[in-house]
Amino acid sequence: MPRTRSQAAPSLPRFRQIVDSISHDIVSGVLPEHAALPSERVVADLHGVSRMTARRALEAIEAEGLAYSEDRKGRFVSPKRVRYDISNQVSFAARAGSTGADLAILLLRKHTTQADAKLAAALAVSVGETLHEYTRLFSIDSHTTLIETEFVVARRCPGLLNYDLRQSTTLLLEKHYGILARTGDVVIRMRAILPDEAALLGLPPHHAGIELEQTIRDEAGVPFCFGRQVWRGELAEFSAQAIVNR
Amino acid sequence: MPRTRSQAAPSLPRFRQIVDSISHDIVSGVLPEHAALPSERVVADLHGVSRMTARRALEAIEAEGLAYSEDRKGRFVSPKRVRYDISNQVSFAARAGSTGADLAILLLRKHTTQADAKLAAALAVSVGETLHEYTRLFSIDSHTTLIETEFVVARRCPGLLNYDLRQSTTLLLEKHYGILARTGDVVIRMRAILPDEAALLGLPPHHAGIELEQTIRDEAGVPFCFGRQVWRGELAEFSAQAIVNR
DNA sequence: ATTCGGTACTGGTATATACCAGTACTGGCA
DNA sequence: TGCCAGTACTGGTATATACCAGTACCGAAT
Repeated sequence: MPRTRSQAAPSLPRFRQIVDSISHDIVSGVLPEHAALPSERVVADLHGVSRMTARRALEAIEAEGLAYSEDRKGRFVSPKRVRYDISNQVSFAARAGSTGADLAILLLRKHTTQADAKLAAALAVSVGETLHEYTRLFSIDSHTTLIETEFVVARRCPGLLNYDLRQSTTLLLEKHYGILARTGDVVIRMRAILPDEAALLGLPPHHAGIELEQTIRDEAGVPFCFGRQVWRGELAEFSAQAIVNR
Repeated sequence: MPRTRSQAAPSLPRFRQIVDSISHDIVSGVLPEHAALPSERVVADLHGVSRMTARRALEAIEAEGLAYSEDRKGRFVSPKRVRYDISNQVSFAARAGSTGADLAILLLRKHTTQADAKLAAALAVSVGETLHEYTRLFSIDSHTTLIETEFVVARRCPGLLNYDLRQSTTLLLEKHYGILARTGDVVIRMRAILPDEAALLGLPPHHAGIELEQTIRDEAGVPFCFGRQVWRGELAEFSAQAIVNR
């Protein structure tokens, strides 16, 4: 009988056992939100495995969304997920202020540009149409959570970029230009966080995240805004109300 | 000439360069859908790195959704994403048949059970209420794509489990019990694929995927079905029509 | 023709080691 | 007081190696 793995542990890999052990501490609350997980070297010593194996375990916990890492600082327990209601997209920034969630918006870039083929199609304008483009970084409870880039048809809101963009632009468009968001087409997909996005979100690259694209239309059904959000996938969930059209 | 990182590549990690190289072959179409990627050992030789480094690169490509792996068979180029319209949830199985997409449904489990607290809340019934439960595996174009478990209030559809469940149960409920799906509450989140789910989906464990939970209500707004789907995240995207209620 | 076993592949797990590059703190010097 | 160097941490990258466990295929024996 070679290599008796014996009775107790029939096969479960070592690193899996470590994952289970630490996961248990997280879900049971022994390790509260944002608490530091033991480091790779500590886990290795504690469980008598090599650092690479400890690392595999910690990476798995990360991949499962139970923890996040900060480069060369450590790994920490993920906070509860934020729920983003895509049926109520408009008021995301607006509502956050009222619900007491600590939302901070950082403006990364703003400029006017011209619609390429994809944007032109989404916004039902000609290629080359002038658009306002701005990219913002959203932090919830002082944790960077998503990057959003929006493209707005400039013709309908001249001077938009002169306003303070660290607020709900939907409200801005309503207040100053009388444009009311009425319907939206939303697409959600899982994809990898690109290196530059990862840097902004404070993540190691090659991690999976959520991409959310939305086209926002006014009361006449005319699209005026196309946005793309990249979320840290473990920090959010998305809810929608579906009405079956038969 | 020893290990010249030289001018061109100032710092970009080796495995990152390999990722870029292979990614390029995928997006440019040199490697078509479902084509086999070079194996870990081949990549290692080709790029003159150790197998572990080659592995890191291939895992990164996988994490980015460009490829999927099959245990001990190899890694393969991911096919185009399937779009799942959550506003049209009902007809998923029904529509697939008509759109020519090759959809296969495998029944994994079926039994009647009792509502726990969470299910009772979702379905607006008492704890202990009898429910029909069944789990099905969906394959699209002969690739396992999602696992779905649904809970249906048994009182409203006695004998449901006796029908062939390898079809749209929404249509089944409509035809035999007169229950019409009218609205649904949907939640989408990214989370890790659990080991047993991974086995069913033919994936290595600890990978991120998409969980979609939905409560389906009839014309009176009464919930009758709660479902949970676990998707291979790189194979799907989810679309919704949002109507802003102000 | 079918079965069975070998073999050459695949990825999965695991060790031990090394160095790099940031972070966070501490203690001393100006 | 304020800066700065040192140090002890953290994770990130990378090598070399070993063995395990499935898969796929081919060829020989039945």
